[in-house]
Amino acid sequence: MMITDEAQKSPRVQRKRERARQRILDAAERLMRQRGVDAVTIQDITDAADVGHGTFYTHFKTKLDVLVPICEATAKAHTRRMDRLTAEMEDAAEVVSISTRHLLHAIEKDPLWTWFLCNSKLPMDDMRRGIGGSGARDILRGIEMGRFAPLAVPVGEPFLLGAMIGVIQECFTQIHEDDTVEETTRMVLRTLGITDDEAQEIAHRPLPPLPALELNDAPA
Amino acid sequence: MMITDEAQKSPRVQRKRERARQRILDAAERLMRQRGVDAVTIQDITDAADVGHGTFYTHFKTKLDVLVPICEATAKAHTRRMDRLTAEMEDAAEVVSISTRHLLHAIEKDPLWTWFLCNSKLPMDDMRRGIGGSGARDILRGIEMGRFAPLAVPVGEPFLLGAMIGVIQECFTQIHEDDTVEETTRMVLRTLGITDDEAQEIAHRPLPPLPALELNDAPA
DNA sequence: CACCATTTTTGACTGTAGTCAATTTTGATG
DNA sequence: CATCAAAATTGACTACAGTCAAAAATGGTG
Repeated sequence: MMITDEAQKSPRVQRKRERARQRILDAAERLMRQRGVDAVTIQDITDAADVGHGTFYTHFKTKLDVLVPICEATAKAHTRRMDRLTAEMEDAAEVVSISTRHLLHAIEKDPLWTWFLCNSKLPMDDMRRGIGGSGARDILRGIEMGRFAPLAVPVGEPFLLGAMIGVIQECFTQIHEDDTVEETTRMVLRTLGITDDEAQEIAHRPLPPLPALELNDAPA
Repeated sequence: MMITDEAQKSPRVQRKRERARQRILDAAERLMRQRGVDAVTIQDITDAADVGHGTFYTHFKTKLDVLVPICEATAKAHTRRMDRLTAEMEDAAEVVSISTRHLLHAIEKDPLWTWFLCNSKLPMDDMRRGIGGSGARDILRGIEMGRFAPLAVPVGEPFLLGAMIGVIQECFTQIHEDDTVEETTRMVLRTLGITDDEAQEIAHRPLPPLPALELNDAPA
């Protein structure tokens, strides 16, 4: 079977199907966090989710594909907390700095998230979903305000996304300097057209703590 | 068998082994360029190279691994030509700009090279080998000369490498704006601490043509 | 040359991803 | 409730990556 267009299908079938999908997602996340992604087979997942082997493929194309919604939920929850923290801030450079630093710290603390961003051979669009979406918005606002240098979005977005992933891949999978996150942030700000002196200063300001989780931060 | 330490082993055995390795490399490159990487199996390669299936694994760890030396040779040949072009140039920013632009154009024209940089789940070190090594040198020189802002190498290298790969992955695998290469170069220069106005100007100067291939540019 | 220790090659074997035709479930209709 | 067409589920099947014990090749030594 194909992965069906989840649009208007029928009332109950759809909900039952949705429950099975969720069981697969839960089983996959649990097993992958327990044993590591590579040690988990599709069979393991479908056994744990109590569905047939083939059913997996009616919901997801590949084993990696199942990580997209998992990491997307993680990213969304993180983004909501970040948005609460930066909502009142005026300076786009400060918003980008704080977002970048918290994002990198959060990714570093979550091995599954790190694994996804390092190993995924998925299309860029899935990567984007897996790293959270408010970065682009904050950057665009900064450009409109004249705080950042102009930037061709179709190039700038993959440039910065790729840069972050490069650092995560190289630095977060081995021992690394303590200031990796701040140095990365400094380079992001420079990429946006901030002078090095200012980028350096902004990236090293005290980092306000991430707001506590709220109920609706939970995965969708 | 393990992949043996290619160091001093014995005289003739080693040369014979080397010839087999080369046959595998040649067959792999030919088949992959013909049919695309995914459509080529290890069996195809070993059949074409006239060695046993298991022999492949005494030389290379995986199918992707075989692309490292292939792309490394391509990258090295390109780098030698670039070095000839930029040898006499004074301004580090101009060298980086011209190198970046020619490198991206060369990658875009070579589907196998592009594929490798987009799809490889290989360690960063192999990626570095596959994209050529003079970029880091030119950047360091520019920092020493005070032309570029300072940069933490363990962060800066994966940042810029990842950024390039991000652009290649997103832009070079679909239709894209004509100025993708120049916009990328502009962002690279900004990342190095050049102001946007200057980066913009440098990235859009007329691009001197790549020198012709010379004999010793050929793959090692 | 005959023998042997070491290195290299080899293809049968194993485990897993992904496919697909057959089966089951669903809910709409008479 | 019985029937049916459409949708969803399923696990047997195929093809490939990667392993490894056995076989072959090598070259040193008496």
